[in-house]
Amino acid sequence: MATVISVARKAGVSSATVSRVLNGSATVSSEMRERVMAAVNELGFHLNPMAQGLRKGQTNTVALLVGDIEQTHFSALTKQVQAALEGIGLDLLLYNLGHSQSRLESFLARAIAMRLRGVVLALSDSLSRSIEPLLARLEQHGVELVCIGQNLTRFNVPSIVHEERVAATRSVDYLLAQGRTRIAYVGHIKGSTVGSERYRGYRRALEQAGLPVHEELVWDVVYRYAAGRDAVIKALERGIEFDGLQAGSDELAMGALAALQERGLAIPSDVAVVGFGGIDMAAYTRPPLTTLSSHPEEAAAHLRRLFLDGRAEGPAKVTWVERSLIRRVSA
Amino acid sequence: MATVISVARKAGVSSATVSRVLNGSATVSSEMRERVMAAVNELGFHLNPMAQGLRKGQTNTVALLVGDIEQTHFSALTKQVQAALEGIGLDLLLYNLGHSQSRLESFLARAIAMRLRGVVLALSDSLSRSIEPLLARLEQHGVELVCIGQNLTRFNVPSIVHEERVAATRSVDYLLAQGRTRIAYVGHIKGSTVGSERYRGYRRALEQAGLPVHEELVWDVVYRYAAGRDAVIKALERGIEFDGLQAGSDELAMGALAALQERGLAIPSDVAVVGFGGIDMAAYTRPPLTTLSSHPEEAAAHLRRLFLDGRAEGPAKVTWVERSLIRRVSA
DNA sequence: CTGAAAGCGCTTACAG
DNA sequence: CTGAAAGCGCTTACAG
Repeated sequence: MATVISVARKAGVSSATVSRVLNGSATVSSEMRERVMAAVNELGFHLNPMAQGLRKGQTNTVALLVGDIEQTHFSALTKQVQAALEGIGLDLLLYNLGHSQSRLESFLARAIAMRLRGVVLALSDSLSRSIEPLLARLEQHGVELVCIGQNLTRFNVPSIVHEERVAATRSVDYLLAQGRTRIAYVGHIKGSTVGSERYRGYRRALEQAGLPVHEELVWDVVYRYAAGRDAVIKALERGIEFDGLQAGSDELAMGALAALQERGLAIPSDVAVVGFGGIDMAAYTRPPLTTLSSHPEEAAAHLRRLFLDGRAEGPAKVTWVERSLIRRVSA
Repeated sequence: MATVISVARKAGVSSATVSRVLNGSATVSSEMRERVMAAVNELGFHLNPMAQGLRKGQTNTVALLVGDIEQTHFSALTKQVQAALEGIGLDLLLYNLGHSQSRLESFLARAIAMRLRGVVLALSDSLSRSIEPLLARLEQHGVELVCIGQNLTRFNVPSIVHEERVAATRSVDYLLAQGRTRIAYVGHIKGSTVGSERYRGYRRALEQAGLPVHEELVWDVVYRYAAGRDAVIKALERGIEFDGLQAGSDELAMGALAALQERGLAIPSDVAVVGFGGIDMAAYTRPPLTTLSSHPEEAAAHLRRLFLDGRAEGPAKVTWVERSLIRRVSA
């Protein structure tokens, strides 16, 4: 295996010079540089990242701790994060947490010894106070922490989140602009930070339009396909009428869609439905679902900037991903 | 930051002894072991994997090169692979290749210097001969190579693949057992190794049942939702009759389903449809799609065994994942 | 069974 | 601008 020493020998220079050339140090004469590069190319040489990391006290590796990579939302995010980090020379270590706080903690405990460049949290679960000291230790040891998808600034972790409320307001505005007047909301409201933000956005749109919020049109349910179906069926059976439906997730929207169609209602002429999340699956319903896109590319771009600029000074900041597109997904 | 030296000092032993205890060497007295473990726990000590790797000449890291993590198939596989490797103490480095052969090559060139424990390829693209020398170099340098999803033994890479043909035969048998006699096949046949295997399985089932293969019932198309729709619409317009449909992918099956329903056919009474892949999305059609499960857990279990047993002697072997469940996906 | 010492492959003050 | 040398934190022959 080639080493800096073997490259140095071939180029007739010292290993220090090889290192300087390969690390782009300015203080190398062009003649040295050329000789070194010739040797590097001839040998197909690559620096050993472990030796480098040991010496520098830091790796070029970032760990991504993800809730469940099988969920579309997370796999899309993972893809963008990997690409963004690769673009600035960072490798990505992937851990699928599966909603286990103990696995999270045991990983964080190891992370310091691993001399990671950073740790990115992309979790849907709410975190207990008990990880605070672990996060603080990582911070102290120079591991850059970032959270995507929830605001963790209370743990002093810079966070990148969507402006859920603004997005929901715009989406309901879009339904209102179509002349819909009785717009229902189905989503997980109590017990979910993200969910209650979305619900507040819905309320705000109605209020701004001078419309009342009808309690019978607000259905607080869990984020599941079946819950969307059930909520709609129950409402129809109770004779509740509505001409628009804002769902807090695409799964809920798809369940609702199925229920409406089963009952012979036409989409979107009888009821217009908008989902939340922008999942591909939405393209496969008949008709294709309208949904709010999430923006993994933008989140990844923010992340890239955080790692480029190095550790932010002062207290952790929240970066909001603002743009929220309403789009008709089609296959 | 704690080191083996600091642990050794606290325990009143040499760093060699600390290392032996932490690596589970047998030749340590229980008294030494206890003293060391006490110090380790007190300090919350973890070995530095970079120093370890540099010294041992090998990391505990495996790279997974994946075609496109956003595809359900790959994200499910990634999840299982990560869990299986974590179970045997290996970390997972993730690279999303996005079907770029040049990115594959540049990664492989780096991989040797990284002293990776192994590289797992999970790609749908067919690979050109030009990577053969790169793969051979990795092999020589002790990087364990494994391919999941296609047979790469021609490049001397141990491979884990599904028995596509057997799966397709069983699936068509299942349709035949329901009394279906005119079973169509829609899939990507020419130009896809996996696809042509599936098609052959379909033919075999018909032949074994003493039924002819009608050419007008075989539709060679690309793997896209729209292609499934179009194939069915065209067949119906030409007056072609069929009571069963085996699709080469779930996307195709879902497109076909949509087309059949648009034309007023009842599923499954008029036409029974079976997909291929077992994607979750299948649960969201009305009615839920019947599909063949793929088995990422089994592939991951095979992978685990390969890394546990160390490099296989002799020429690369193919491991077949045989079991193929036909299941009704439901939400 | 245990320890002293060498060395894995780099980078970076330090000296010139 | 360049080189000699120390040292990052481990593991492992080697000696006892």
